[in-house]
Amino acid sequence: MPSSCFADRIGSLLPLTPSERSSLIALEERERTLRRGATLYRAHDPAGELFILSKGMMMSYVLLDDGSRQILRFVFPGDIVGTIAYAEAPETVVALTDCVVCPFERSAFATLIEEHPRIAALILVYNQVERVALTDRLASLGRTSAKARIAAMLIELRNRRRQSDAEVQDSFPIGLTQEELGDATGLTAVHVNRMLRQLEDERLIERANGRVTIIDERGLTAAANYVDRYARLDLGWLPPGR
Amino acid sequence: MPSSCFADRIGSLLPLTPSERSSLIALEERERTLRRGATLYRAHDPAGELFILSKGMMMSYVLLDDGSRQILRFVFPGDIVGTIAYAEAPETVVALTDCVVCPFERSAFATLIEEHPRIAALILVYNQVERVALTDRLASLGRTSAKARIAAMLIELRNRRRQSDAEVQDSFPIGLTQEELGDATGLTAVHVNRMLRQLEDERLIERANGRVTIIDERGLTAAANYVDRYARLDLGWLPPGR
DNA sequence: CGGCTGCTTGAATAGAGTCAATAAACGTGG
DNA sequence: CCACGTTTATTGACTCTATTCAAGCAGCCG
Repeated sequence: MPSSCFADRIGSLLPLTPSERSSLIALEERERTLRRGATLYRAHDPAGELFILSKGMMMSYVLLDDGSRQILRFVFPGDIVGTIAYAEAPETVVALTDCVVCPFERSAFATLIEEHPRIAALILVYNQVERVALTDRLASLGRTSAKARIAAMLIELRNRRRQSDAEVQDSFPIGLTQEELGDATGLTAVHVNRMLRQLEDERLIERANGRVTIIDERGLTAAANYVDRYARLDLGWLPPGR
Repeated sequence: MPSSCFADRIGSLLPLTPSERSSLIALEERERTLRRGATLYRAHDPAGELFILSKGMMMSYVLLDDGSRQILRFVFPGDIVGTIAYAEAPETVVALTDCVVCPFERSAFATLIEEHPRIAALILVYNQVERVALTDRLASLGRTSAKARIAAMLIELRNRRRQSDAEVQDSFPIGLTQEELGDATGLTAVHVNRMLRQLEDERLIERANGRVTIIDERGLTAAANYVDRYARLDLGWLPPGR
């Protein structure tokens, strides 16, 4: 029975028409596996295919002239990555775990938009959700303390993980080095370590062999200035499905 | 002769069909004027209309619990603002100068997507361009010095202004207080002042009665780690126009 | 077992923030 | 057009958060 991560994601919001569903399943016909650490594409590579992540976890980042890295986004199953606007990729995407991605052509994307305007609108909705997540991180980097940034990142990672795996509760494998956490939050690895220790000393989290357990969710949320943006979507305005 | 800021923006990339053009012009039928400082909508307001900015300059921001502000985006003519994904606005939008905006209903947006898939695709392209601009700012806040952030912001403001007004060359009215520059770059107003002075002392810029003049573009760009993202779009994959 | 890579902690440093005081520019009403 | 009050810009002195540098430790994999 063929399935589609992306359809599952969208379908959880809205019943899809059979035609919509089959078009989405068709996008994920092909599969490619990636080893942990493998690069999906690099900044300045010519733009080619788009990808839906179907299994695993990836990240995108940019490198600055001085060699420092800013992690832009963590990618979870059902997310789309790829370059639609530019001739060259603006960022690098690598697998953080072994992954399965489904590549498809931009022309297939064009066809999807033509034939299924409601899906086009849903993609716009998801773009806004992701844009808001980015602006939350911008506010985090621009205006909050190191401790708050780490707390926010932990909550975000837990929430995103839970979306694709309902098993995840308060304990989850962090899956990132402290250096990666630093490159995502604009801190040094050393300072990330100190902040994790501080959150642990304050009994907001516990850590053991690569897993983090949130033991005081309310306290961690308060420390993080966190707002959950995945709640309260409004899809009433969408065009009808075809 | 009716016109459309948004059509002008898109039309500069691609010849539009008469039908596309008239649909876009219809979106901008109504106009609303805003005084400098006026609020278009506030965070947590129920989502209502969308807006195309037709004249002036606006900004969007969020306020954190401690009262600090992060400016997320500066809005220029032809840009769209509004909430399509959420039941409540995630940010506040205010006019930085006297403005004219064209409000339209989300249902009109839905109709546009249905009838003009190529415009839907172009909006997705613009979303990615804006997303990349946001990630560049994320990298700026996360991984560059105060001086680099201010330099990058000056170049960005000049470039965006030039898009809507080809007259703008190296000299432009900054149109923001130093506090606003700070809230956009994650710095304090005091430190913004020092960085502007430093850029001036290094003969990269000049300042006089509210205007900034870039006198060493190459030097400023180097100081900023700046990448121009509005170059090299690739629109070959779009569906045909209707 | 040995060699990585990642984690942990301390001490010294630097970059940005805070506080405070003054000056300049702007707007508004008379 | 001027006077006055308010906002914005400027600068210095001091503080503090996060970085840098350095060293030791732990865990993992061949």
